[in-house]
Amino acid sequence: MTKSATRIQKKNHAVILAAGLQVFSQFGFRGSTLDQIAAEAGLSKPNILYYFSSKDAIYQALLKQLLEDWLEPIYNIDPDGNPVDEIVAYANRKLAMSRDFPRESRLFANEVIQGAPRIGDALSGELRDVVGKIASIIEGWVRAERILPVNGHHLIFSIWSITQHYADFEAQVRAVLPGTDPFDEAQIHLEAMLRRTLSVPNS
Amino acid sequence: MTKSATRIQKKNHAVILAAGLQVFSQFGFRGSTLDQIAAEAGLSKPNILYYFSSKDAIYQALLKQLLEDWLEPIYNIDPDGNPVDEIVAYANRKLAMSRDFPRESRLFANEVIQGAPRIGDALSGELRDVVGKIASIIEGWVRAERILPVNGHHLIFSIWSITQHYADFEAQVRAVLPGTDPFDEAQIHLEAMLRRTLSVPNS
DNA sequence: AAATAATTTGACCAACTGGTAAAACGAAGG
DNA sequence: CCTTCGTTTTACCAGTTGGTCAAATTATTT
Repeated sequence: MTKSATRIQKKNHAVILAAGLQVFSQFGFRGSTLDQIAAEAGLSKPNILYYFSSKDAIYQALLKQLLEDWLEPIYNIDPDGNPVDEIVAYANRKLAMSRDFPRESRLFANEVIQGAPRIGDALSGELRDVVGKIASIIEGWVRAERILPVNGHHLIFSIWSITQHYADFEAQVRAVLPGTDPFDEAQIHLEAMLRRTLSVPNS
Repeated sequence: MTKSATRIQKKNHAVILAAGLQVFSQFGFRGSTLDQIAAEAGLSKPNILYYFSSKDAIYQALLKQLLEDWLEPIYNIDPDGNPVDEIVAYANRKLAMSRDFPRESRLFANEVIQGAPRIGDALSGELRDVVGKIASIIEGWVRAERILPVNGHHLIFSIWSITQHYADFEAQVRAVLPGTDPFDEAQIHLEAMLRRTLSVPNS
């Protein structure tokens, strides 16, 4: 019997989440204020609390929506495809997400760095399961000698860390490489690194 | 004519910095409070402000001290050594720092993720110079065909991101790999990845 | 247009924030 | 013992924080 949301509700709901993403990704949960989010959203603070019951509720809604989008590219890994190409393609999708959704990446990074106090359950639940499954596929490829020996979990960590680095540490990357868009070079570098790490030499 | 610091001054100075590291690395600058730092240090808040003029001063002192330690291992790269071994050894030193000083890593990560508002100058100054120098060495090795073609800057980014990942995203790593110490496996994985990426096949 | 429901606002609050001032305390030398 | 200097505490402040509430405003229905 839930009433369908009004047009205004839908709009403001989205506006608030967008503002929350902008602010939370920059300052983390404790460093962000409702006033900042309200200003960013162009609404008054009490009006924001009319749509979300608390600051925490906004943050939780963002994290929940985020985790799904975040894990999605991993489902596109095809166990029956060419192993190296599948892994390279996954890395490229992940790198593109860092390019196109850096704030989402930073929101997640802020949360995890601070010990994942509000998302720890999801990490040791859904995330752990998904990673375990992909790691199994990778190590199946290793046993079949279709790629060189590699630790599945740590390979995934490597791909995540490298790709997310360009979003999370954007300030550092830009300071070191001023004036250039790093993503094209990063893609070339990462693909070369993965192919050399994984490809079985045609003996 | 600066009076040499008292024994008590030295001790409390260090105690406050240690407490600041603990708190700032967990909550970032804006998310941390002087009361938290005071509690962690076992001192009263005004007493803390007797040794540091402000919350900001504690943070700045930490960052300054940190950046030196952080860049130090990179100076040990020997341009005349074996290229692959030099890079692997550097990566191992960096990984050991993530294992032994995870809070320092997270403090730095928090600062950079939030746009490096208080350390941006150092990034585009000293950091950029050092990275440029090492990248030149790496690409010199490439030109001499002592390692396979690789982008120096992005190789360094890769090493940084992978090694720091185990400190910064410790909560995620532990959630995915519960009960195990990830660093031994990480070291093996990273070394294999680097050797395959860089070693010239003995044709 | 009147009635009703949804939305927005202004005024407000208690708790907390970084920081201050002055008094009290402590140790060391005279 | 007394003074002096370094240290610590108590009391306090103005500004900010997340959040509440009732009134005012706007949309929607009848």
